Amino acid sequence: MKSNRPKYHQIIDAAVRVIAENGYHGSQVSKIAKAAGVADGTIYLYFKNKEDILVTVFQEKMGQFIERTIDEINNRKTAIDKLATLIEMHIKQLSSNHHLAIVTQLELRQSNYDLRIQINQVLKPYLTVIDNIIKEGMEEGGFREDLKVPLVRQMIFGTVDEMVTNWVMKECKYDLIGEIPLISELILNGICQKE
Amino acid sequence: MKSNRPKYHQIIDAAVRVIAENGYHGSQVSKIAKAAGVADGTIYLYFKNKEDILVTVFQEKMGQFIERTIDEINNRKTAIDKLATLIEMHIKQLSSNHHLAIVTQLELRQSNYDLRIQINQVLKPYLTVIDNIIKEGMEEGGFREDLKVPLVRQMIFGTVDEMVTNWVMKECKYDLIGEIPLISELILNGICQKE
Amino acid sequence: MKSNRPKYHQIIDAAVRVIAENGYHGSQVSKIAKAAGVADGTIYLYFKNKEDILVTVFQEKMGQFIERTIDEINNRKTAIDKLATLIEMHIKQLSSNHHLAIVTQLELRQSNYDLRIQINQVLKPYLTVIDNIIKEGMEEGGFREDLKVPLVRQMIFGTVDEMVTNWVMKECKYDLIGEIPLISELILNGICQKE
Amino acid sequence: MKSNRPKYHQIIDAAVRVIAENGYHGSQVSKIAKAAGVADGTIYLYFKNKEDILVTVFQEKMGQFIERTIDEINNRKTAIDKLATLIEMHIKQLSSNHHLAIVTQLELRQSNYDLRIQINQVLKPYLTVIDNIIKEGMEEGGFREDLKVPLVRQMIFGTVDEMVTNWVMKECKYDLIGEIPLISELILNGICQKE
DNA sequence: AATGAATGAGTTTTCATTCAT
DNA sequence: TATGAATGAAAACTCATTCAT
Repeated sequence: MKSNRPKYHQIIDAAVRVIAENGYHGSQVSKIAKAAGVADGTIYLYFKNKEDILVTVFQEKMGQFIERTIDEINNRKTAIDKLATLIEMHIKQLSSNHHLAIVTQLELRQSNYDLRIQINQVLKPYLTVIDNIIKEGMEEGGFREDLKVPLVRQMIFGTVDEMVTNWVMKECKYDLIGEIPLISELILNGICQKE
Repeated sequence: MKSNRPKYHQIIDAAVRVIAENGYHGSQVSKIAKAAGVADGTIYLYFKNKEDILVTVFQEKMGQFIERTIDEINNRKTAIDKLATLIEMHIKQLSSNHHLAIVTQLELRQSNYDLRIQINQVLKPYLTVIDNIIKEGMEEGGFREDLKVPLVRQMIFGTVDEMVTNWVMKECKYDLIGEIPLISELILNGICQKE
Repeated sequence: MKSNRPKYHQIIDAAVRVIAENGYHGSQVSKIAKAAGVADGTIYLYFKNKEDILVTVFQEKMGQFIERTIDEINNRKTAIDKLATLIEMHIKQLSSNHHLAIVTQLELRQSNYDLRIQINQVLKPYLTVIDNIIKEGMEEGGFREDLKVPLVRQMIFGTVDEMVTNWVMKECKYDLIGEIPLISELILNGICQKE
Repeated sequence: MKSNRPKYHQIIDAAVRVIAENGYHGSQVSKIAKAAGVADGTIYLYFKNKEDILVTVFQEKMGQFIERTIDEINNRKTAIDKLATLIEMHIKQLSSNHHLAIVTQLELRQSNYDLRIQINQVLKPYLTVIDNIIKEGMEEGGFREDLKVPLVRQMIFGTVDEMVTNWVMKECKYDLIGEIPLISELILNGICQKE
């Protein structure tokens, strides 16, 4: 299996670094190969083509991202706690890895339509996690009962995503982690039962 | 002034059409020229380069977009009404022009970093409009007093933008306009004073 | 129409020269472009791709070849005269243009299957000319009446083609034109009525 | 001696199969290795390089081809019989092995100039056999006395070769063996004494 | 102002060959 | 002997931009 061999991860990590530093269009395959310390042709032993590198980068990194988020969420009892945890994890994980944040928020979105479709596939499980929290919250009674799940999910994801993107475009110059409580509160306010 | 000559708008409108139909990477200058009924070289009498066409497309179209939004907002009294109107206008204007929606939500985002920066410049006045509504709402007392303006603005814009993008990626197959009241309510819930 | 513009023929003639001198695989598009005195990209204004250059070279040159042959044949009365003229024209035309002979006898045959099919299409009218002479000869009574046309045509073409190829592979060092009478006689002997 | 080891013939036979099925340019070394059931690197223990495989294929197969032809010819008395036998053997041997026919008539000719030169070396003994039959025939009196040996040999080889090539290009769809008597007669007519 | 033919820089990908195991 | 992962050179083609008319 290819993903067990060390060069596989060498290449993926090099790709994240190179794309973050040079932008999507400035990241020639030869540049990634050099950064990974392999020959140009070696790339093609592990990846079908250049686009495949990008999809795989997203799959691998997003996979870990989602896994860690789920692990953390499972330790929480209420939907409110879970949602707050998801928001916190989302922001913390991207805050702690500037390169990855640049790639996911800016560079990967410059890809063509087909690649975007594939990226959305990878994202789907994450969106499902959000959906489930919303449903749970409505059942528990912590959230309002009249929520339309897809709309709320789009609000949650759209808000957090926009905030991370803004932060990246401002060159990560301010502290995003400190704003997590405010962001959580803002989102939760819109969907929690008013007592 | 260039924008008075007829070919200027011919080219811009052709660009929107061509990009919506062929995607960002399938929109060669020669294709836009052909669609506009002018020679390739003529493009360069009106625009500095290809990027300039794209920025201008966004400026012109977004300019109208913002203008119409402001006009409509000025007829409203309270910040709550104004914000609801902004959300409504945002969705209605993009809902009624699929080509433009495809270009703004999908294709233009595939551009390089520099173009994205310029696009953000164009968006700034719109974001300022949102900021002002928020401030007004806090002063009036309609909104909570402890809001952090940039955060709230990012929530509002992020939510609406995400919803339009989702709609476009689902090929505009469902009715987004019908969801405006729910979206407004969701957003306003998070920021209004609880009585 | 592309074939009226001067660069079209510049490129075709350069291609013949370059291929004859460097061989099929040594003839990069950039080399042909340089020899033609045009930019690499210009090639693609006139030809769909590299293979298209080769097919066109063959079409243009073979077209003239066949035309001249037919013109000359039309001045002869009997099938025997016509066939002798065809053999003479075939050898004379290739003998007088070493570059073209190298390309048709050696280099063009190194092409892939698809190109070979196309080349055969171009050759078809020539083979038909031969077929018609054979039929005429049988009707006139100059040739034996029991000839199988395709077989005889393959003998004629195979013999002449092999002789030109041998001559090219020996680097055109001996006089092929001087052997025309012997070649003609050899071929005619096999197919003429014995008195 | 390399040719005693089993993998040597495995590789050669695999090469014929792979080239016949995939064409000259579709026959990568790795594909031949796989078909032969050996590792890529193993190929280079038996052959200097890719070209060497091809030359060897031709040498081995043509060697057998010529050997069998000579064996058969030795059983004939007159030059006329010998020539008829050679023509018959040539066509029968290629007719009975489509893969080999495809390789010798089509694919191997797509090779570069150097390989073609080497292939001609391999063919030389065969051409000498033809030459000797012609000389014998002239001495015996069966053939005309004024024949120019190289010319006649080129006619014989050119004719038969062209016929086999035509048959292969028509995908071996008609019966070539049935035409052997006609072909022989056609050729012999041109060179035999007229009584 | 308008044209459109010409330019040429720039990049992904393939595949014969090597060599450490 | 045999392996097969790794190498890296090499080339067709696109398309934004120019400039002579």
